[in-house]
Amino acid sequence: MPTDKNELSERKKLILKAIIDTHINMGEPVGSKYLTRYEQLAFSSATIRNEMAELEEMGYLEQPHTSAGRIPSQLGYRFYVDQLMQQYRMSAAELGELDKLMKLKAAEVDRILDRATKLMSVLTNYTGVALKRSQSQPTIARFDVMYLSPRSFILVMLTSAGAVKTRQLHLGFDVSRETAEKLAALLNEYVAGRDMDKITLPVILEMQTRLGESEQLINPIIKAVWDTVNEPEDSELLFDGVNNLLRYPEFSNIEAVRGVLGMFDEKDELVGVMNHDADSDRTNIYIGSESPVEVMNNSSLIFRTVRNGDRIVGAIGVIGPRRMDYSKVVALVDYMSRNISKLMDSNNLIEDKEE
Amino acid sequence: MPTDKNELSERKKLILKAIIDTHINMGEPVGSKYLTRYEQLAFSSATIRNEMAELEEMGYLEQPHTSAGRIPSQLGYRFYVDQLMQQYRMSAAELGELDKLMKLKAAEVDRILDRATKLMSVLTNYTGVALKRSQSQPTIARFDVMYLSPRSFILVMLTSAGAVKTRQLHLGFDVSRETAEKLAALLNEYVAGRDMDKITLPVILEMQTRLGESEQLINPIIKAVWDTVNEPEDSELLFDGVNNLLRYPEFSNIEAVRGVLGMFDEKDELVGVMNHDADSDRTNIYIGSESPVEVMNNSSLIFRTVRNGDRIVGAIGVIGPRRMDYSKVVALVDYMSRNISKLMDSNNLIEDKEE
DNA sequence: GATTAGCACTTGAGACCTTAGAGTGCTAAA
DNA sequence: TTTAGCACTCTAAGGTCTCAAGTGCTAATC
Repeated sequence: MPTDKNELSERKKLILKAIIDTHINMGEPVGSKYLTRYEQLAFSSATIRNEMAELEEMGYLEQPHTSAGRIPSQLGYRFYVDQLMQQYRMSAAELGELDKLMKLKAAEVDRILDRATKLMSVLTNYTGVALKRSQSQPTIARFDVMYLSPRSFILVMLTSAGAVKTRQLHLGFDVSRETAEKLAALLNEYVAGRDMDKITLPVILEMQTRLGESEQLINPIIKAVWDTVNEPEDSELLFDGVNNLLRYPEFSNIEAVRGVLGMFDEKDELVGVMNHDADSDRTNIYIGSESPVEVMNNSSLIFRTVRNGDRIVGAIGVIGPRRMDYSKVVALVDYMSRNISKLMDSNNLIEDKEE
Repeated sequence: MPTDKNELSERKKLILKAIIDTHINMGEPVGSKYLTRYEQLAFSSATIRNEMAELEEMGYLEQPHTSAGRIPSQLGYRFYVDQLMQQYRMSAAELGELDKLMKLKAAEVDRILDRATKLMSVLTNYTGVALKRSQSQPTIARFDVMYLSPRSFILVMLTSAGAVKTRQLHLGFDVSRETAEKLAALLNEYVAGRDMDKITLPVILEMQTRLGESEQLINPIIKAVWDTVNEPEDSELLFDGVNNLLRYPEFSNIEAVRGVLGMFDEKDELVGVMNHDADSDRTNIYIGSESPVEVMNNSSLIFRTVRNGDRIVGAIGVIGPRRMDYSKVVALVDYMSRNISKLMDSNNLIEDKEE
């Protein structure tokens, strides 16, 4: 618990940053003597020791035991992330890989996120994670009916979000091809582009009247449309590189492993967090127990929304140990989420490309 | 390495079965003295000891070290599974849960498999796993065109497998609504129900002729259909209850955990195995290193195909430690895969039910 | 001939101790 | 204010001992 805000002297900041940088690299507690090797810290180990003691008192550092060095506390990491860490410069190799991904022609969110997740885990050596968010509550922009037989047809719906949804319908009575076409026309006239709660009984009755003979058709159809629009929003969570995590010493005891792996069984919680924070258009960083997903108290989560125009189609991020390379991960997540969003935007505009 | 086939005396079988049953329950090496408590083994520990020594020589048992009891070898488990284990009788509670699942109206493979995977992990306390297999190489049974604007429309395709696929097309030239309709009619006449390799140049030329003015439309369309039919078969793998596994003592050291968890990073391999064996309509049991997925050498995999009519739509199964309760798991996997298949069959026949 | 009691032997797990090394906090000098 | 120096603390790693479990073998017994 820090006594005052921002009371850190420049020297303290320097030392704190050096400790965290070192710990992120080495994974072990950092001692005063080790720090003297940094050019910027041209003090004796004793001086550094005093500063460290104060930093610990302020809550930025912790000591696993008396005779060990210091490790950053959660607060320490938070301060580091907010004020200390430097901008990461991506390597040519990384940029290359990322750009390769961006050249994928497929505009499909699904496939891009799949690949992006894998790439994330490869580039960071942590676990890549992505959320595919299926649009909630879209309206139907356009209807079509695919006539199969007098008693069965497929209702094709283009949602306002640009996805195509279909429902297969089997009837207990015959319907002619003409009626089916008329039905599609009616749906486009009365239902397309409107919120479902605008489709009131009078509207339905009018459609029935205009459809004539097969008026009994309307009810099941409206029901099917309703179901489609109100389909529970089932976000899907993707992982890649889980085994990467297990290579870090902090996951060398079973309890810790059980912890992180808990996320597989708490997918819903994680989805909840990612969905909840998706609306804020910035990079979300959860360090240790900052995450509402209790099971992840030993790890950190960084992610950012992916958009298609205004619409949020998902999120992409990384799960790693608390001492993860925040600077690098933030840079990669930012770059990737931004560019995937851009990619999808530009795909929307393609007018002349299907060679 | 067993010297002779099936040379096991009844008494040896009894002992072997008792050892394996006990080991499956307890997870620890089984000693000769412990076995004397079984009614059926009314011999002295010395006698049993002799038999055990022979069973070990034959390759059915192993001894972790001189002063420990015996554990089943892979061969031992195999023999047990093939000849020794008894039919598992499901409990009322289990049947209840299973039947609840079967009452789901949704005919959607996806959702059923999701739920089934979770249920599997709950009922067995191992990890439930399922494969959703997207149909490979279907032909297109029916086409439809959803006209959006002169330069864009959606091609809707009903595959022979019953799935609806769509492609959004953006053109560099204008097309009239009538042309779009004519296109759909032509596709239904020339392409529907045919293998793509029957769509030769003459056929394409004839379609172009009949389409008249907008003949340039045909090529991109055929390309889109081709892409759809040849879409890489991307099977999806579902997991649930990963943390269940970590509760078993055999996964109390990191190496073992890394092993099982490798399956997350070798999804493709696992998918390969499940896809490969899916064609055989029986319950597949891989014990330890019998599995071609190298990373799973410390665990066992049991799964079985799920069908919709003749078509294989996926598989469902369980991953557990080598000493898993084979009898129970096999019974559950069988029951579940059979009933899901049946459920989907019956859903296919519904003619009059969409409330 | 098959079974069993008895016993010497082997081995891992756990408790306990010791040691080495790292890093600290504090004091006194610079 | 900084630093050298030193006593102190704690862990990790290695070593030793003991206990209990389980074995294999031999000789006696059914």
